[in-house]
Amino acid sequence: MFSQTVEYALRAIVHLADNSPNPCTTEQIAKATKVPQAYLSKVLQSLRQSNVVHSQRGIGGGISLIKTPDELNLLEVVNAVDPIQRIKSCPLGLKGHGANLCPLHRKLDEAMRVTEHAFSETTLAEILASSTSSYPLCNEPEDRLTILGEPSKPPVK
Amino acid sequence: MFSQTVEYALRAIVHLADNSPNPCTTEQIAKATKVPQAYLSKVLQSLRQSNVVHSQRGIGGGISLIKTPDELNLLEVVNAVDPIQRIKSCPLGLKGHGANLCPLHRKLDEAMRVTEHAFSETTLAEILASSTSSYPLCNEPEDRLTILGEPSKPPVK
DNA sequence: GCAATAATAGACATCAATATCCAATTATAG
DNA sequence: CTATAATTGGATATTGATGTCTATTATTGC
Repeated sequence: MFSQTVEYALRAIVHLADNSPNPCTTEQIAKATKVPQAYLSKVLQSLRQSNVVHSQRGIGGGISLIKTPDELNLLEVVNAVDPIQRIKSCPLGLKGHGANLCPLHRKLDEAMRVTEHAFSETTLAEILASSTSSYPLCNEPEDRLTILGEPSKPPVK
Repeated sequence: MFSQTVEYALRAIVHLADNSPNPCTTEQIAKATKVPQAYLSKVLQSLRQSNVVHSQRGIGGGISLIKTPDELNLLEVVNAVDPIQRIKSCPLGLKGHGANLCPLHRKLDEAMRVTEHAFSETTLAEILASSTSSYPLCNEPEDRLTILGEPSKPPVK
């Protein structure tokens, strides 16, 4: 129901939120989220063009969130890469309908409206704070520390 | 959020439900629903293979619903052509997660669950009976009679 | 049996999503 | 100023969704 691109974008944003406000390199995000790096860079470009993330070139650079995790919701991320297209007028182009949707398209649009609303009400902070036995993107709590600390590759400066 | 194929399948089924229990030819459905006829025939094949519709070749044949409109729900139609894929295990393949989804994927799956439920609770009869100013697939009430009666092409037999 | 009707099957075409690769550009550290 | 780190942009490949075309098969009426 959601595109691969949406899945990738959300994974990347979760990782960024987890490290917020520090930047992460595309390579690091790709590894942590298991997304093809070259494709991820395209997805991140979309997120940058939509002002969801900020990018900084050169040593010590990378991608970082523009908002804080508690100000950023899932809908902003989804709409940046693969917007939820609400049905605004009759898809058959029937003049008699116009903005007045028939029962079928009202049902379809309603499903999208509900999804849109659920996403808009969920912040990244909530995702990170959810108490569950699984931590986002990480296998074990130890993994999380490993990724966060990056012990095998200490941060420059 | 939903594929073109789902849209086409639902349009066709609404038209069939409207004429139920009489059969409709692919050509007639294509015209009434504004779906490319050759592609529609593929979509209808999927619906037949999933036992949503019955097909009959030859003169007087066509496509007809297997269930009555009040026994058929939207989910059966959607799943026949483009199944809603619920997230059953961690998309990253993290062993520590397994069937225990992380907060991100639980949110995504929850959105799909809600959509799935809404569709499973809506029958075709309800779609046809919904009181709204727009009738499904038709421009005006007159159009509906035109399509139903097919005055320009009286039914064989 | 023959002709007309209508679905079926398969091959083929087109387009957008997904994915990869590489050169160019920008920024930083020293 | 130079080497390095990192994003950016463009070209290209691959795949699946969408769409078209033609021949075949099944059914009915004559």
